[in-house]
Amino acid sequence: MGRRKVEIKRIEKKSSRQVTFSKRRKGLIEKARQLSILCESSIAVVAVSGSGKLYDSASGDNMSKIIDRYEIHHADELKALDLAEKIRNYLPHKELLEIVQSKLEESNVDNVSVDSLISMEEQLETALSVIRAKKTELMMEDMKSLQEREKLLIEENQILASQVGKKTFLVIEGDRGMSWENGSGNKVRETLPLLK
Amino acid sequence: MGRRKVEIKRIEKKSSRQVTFSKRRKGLIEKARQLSILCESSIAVVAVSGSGKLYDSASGDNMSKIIDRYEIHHADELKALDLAEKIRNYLPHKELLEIVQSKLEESNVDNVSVDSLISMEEQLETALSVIRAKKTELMMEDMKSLQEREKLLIEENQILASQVGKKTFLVIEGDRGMSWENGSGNKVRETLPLLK
DNA sequence: AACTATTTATAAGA
DNA sequence: TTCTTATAAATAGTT
Repeated sequence: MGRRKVEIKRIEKKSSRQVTFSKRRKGLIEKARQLSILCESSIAVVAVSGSGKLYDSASGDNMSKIIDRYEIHHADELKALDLAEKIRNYLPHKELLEIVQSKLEESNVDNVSVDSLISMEEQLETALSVIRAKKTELMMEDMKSLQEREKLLIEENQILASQVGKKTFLVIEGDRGMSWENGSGNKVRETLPLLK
Repeated sequence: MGRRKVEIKRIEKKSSRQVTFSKRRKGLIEKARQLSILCESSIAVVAVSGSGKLYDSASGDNMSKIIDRYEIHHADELKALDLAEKIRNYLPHKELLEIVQSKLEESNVDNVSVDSLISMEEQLETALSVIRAKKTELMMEDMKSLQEREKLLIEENQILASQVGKKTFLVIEGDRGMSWENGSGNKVRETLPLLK
């Protein structure tokens, strides 16, 4: 019902697709409204655009009641996804950020503007930076501790070796392996498990 | 669009009402199907007739997913299933962070002017991730190497000490400092520079 | 966001 | 119900 007949297949041009979605969605919802009035029935329409925006209409009854009716009718088919899965798949960024913020600080926010979203983003960035910095700090501390202990051990080892009066060398191969070579020319290698 | 124009009000004659319900319901569902294909969108239609019969159609996705999407979008309006509240109360931080991460990774924005910025951001994120992963990997390698060398040094130290026939103890204080205590009771502490 | 030539949906009748 | 067909309504392409 237009200047030309259209094939029912995906409209390739994005702008045309958006215009058609808007026009036909409006038409669909109007048809649903008329049907509910003409035939005293309840009609629910839920449309999700390609870009994820949600449009809905409920005529003759409220959406919840119509959906309840559907779910009761299909009770046996309801293999519900778990909560986290639902959130991962469907929850918009905006709502997720609201939740994250309320988790981070126990104060609730009711009106979300772009500014508050920006500040939320900054908070998340900061939190992440803090966590990463902390992780690095702890690893650096561990390394420093290990290096100190190594240096002391080497020093003590040298003292002891001189006391024993026997030549003993620590041979470090690259950064990883190492071997001990004693005066008699015997060489011993070990692979040791990672501590802790 | 028939022989006569009809007013949009309840059709009094029951048989006509039933016929119209059947015809228009079919038309509505066909329109939904076309819309979903033309505009690659998901459309759910649920119709409950005056006599309580249920008819439904889902185009572009399962009914359950479309309804879930509706429910999550209207989570704050729902009394029975206040999803946002459940998330706030019950979802662990760890799981929430995983979801945030998976949200950051997804990118299906169709706004062209922002596209280049988004891809730039993604590239930077990726580069950063690679660098951080590499940093952590290198630190872990260094630590492993240090731990191996420490273990060997301790072993050698014990051997040398027994050869010297003198009691020597390595005293580790917490995770950081350490001191050597020799037979004469002298104690030595050092702060060493960070290697590399 | 309007316009309008056409296509499509459907009301009434069979 | 289903088919037919005159007519109303929706909408594709255009501005």
